[in-house]
Amino acid sequence: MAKEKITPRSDDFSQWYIDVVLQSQLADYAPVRGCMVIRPLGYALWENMQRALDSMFKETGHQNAYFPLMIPESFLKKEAEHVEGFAPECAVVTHGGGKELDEPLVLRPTSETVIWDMYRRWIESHRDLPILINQWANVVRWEMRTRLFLRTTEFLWQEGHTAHATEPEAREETMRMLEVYRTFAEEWMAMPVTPGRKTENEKFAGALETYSIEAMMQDGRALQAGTSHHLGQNFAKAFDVTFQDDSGKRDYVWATSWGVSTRLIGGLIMTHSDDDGLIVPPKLAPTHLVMVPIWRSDEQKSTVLEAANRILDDWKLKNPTCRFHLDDRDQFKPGFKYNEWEVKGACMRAELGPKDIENQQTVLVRRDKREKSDKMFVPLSEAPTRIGAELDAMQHDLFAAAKARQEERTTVVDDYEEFKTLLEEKGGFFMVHWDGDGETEKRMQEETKATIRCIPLGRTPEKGKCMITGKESKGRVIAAKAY
RNA sequence: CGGGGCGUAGCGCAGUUGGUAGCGCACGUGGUUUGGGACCACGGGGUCGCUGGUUCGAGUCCAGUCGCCCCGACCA
Repeated sequence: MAKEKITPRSDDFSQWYIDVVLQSQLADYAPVRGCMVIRPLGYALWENMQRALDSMFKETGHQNAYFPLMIPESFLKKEAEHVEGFAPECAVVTHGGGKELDEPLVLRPTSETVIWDMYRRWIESHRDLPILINQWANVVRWEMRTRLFLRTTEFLWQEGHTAHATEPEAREETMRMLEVYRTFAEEWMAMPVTPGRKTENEKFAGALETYSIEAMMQDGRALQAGTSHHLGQNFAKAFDVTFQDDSGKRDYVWATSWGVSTRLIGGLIMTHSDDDGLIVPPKLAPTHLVMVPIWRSDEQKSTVLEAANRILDDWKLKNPTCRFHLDDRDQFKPGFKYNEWEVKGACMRAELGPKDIENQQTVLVRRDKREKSDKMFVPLSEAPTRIGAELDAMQHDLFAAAKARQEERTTVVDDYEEFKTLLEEKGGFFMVHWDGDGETEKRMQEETKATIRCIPLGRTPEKGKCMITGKESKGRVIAAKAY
């Protein structure tokens, strides 16, 4: 009998989330304020995300580059809204080489400013445009409150920064990348999202317009999972980046920026995982199938391990994209291994013991099926195809389940009092009429703690009255409590 | 920055009215085990967050200080 189980608790969602992260060994608290250590399992997940996103960026014509970590403080001050938005959360380097610096260096909270300082030197003519660059980097934001993956002082992300000759081109790019994020979230992470435009209050500091994809976690709170900004000519003007068009006329360059971060890992956990630990969609899972061999005697051990290796070699040959692992550790019993791999989010488990070898079969178990009786006795000859099929099904099922939860917790509401009640009792997304006034939005936030997550793209126009002020509204927006 | 909580072995914790530190897990060795979190025996491991004070004596009492976690206001 085990005395202490490594199982997340279910009573409190925040505590459950922390337990899943720590116990699955995705990450750990670091001895640095608000920072975390991403452990190998967490990083493997991030690498899989990176790989998928990076190939999507390449397909849309982007290239990777790298810009410096430290930015002269004066750069940030060049764009008024930008400095106002980011100044409070900047970490600043004041000394170097044992001396006080003439000008402090800011640890980048985002890279628009250094990048646009460089773009000024790179852009002369319309022939230099567009510039489509992405960088994988770490950034630092000194937030008051931190939370593993969702908001750490330092985090990893990807930031795209593009320069265009015309406004429509920049707008098109903004929407294209938002769609890339939507595709990635839904098809890879199996996390349903709602793409939409941010309100003036919520938009990026220095942007003309901000778009985001909004996801819903299992506790009914919203998570901003990715953003794409139409920066207009704000940064070009601040950094004096102009080009000559084909008629010889000079104009400021149009810009976009877009990014997703390791926050996605937090979103992934809060979307799919359960009280037994991590659940990861197969397209991103570091381990697809772990084989747990079972033996009693030393004689059985050698027979079973020999068979396990042979069978896995066969499976690898027939499922070359599948990530297999053989857990042949001697010091743990099978039951312990089952639990451990469930906590760590391996998509499937194959049990192989003497009886199975005798019967030329294996026992397959899918991580996302909670029923303990969900054991599949599969003939070895059929196993490779079955594994592939189950992984495909799991990817599909996870999305369907998350989608169902999201729809079940999306409520159309017209009355403010009803909204307040349901917000507390049910949570989730609320489709509400809003008069478009920032003051009304602030009032709602103060009174209910909910914010307008986005104005959904392609919403059906619907005349209505603002839930709070009763003024005219052209359509519904999404309101929710957010992380 | 407000509210709450916690700092004692790698981790999780106990430690009574002050008397010189303990439990579980983990770890090491040996053995028995292995189809849902094994068991037995022996063993290693601590400047009790830090500083000062009270006292014959402080993990325990007092003052200060540092750090961390959770909940809010800000944010990817």
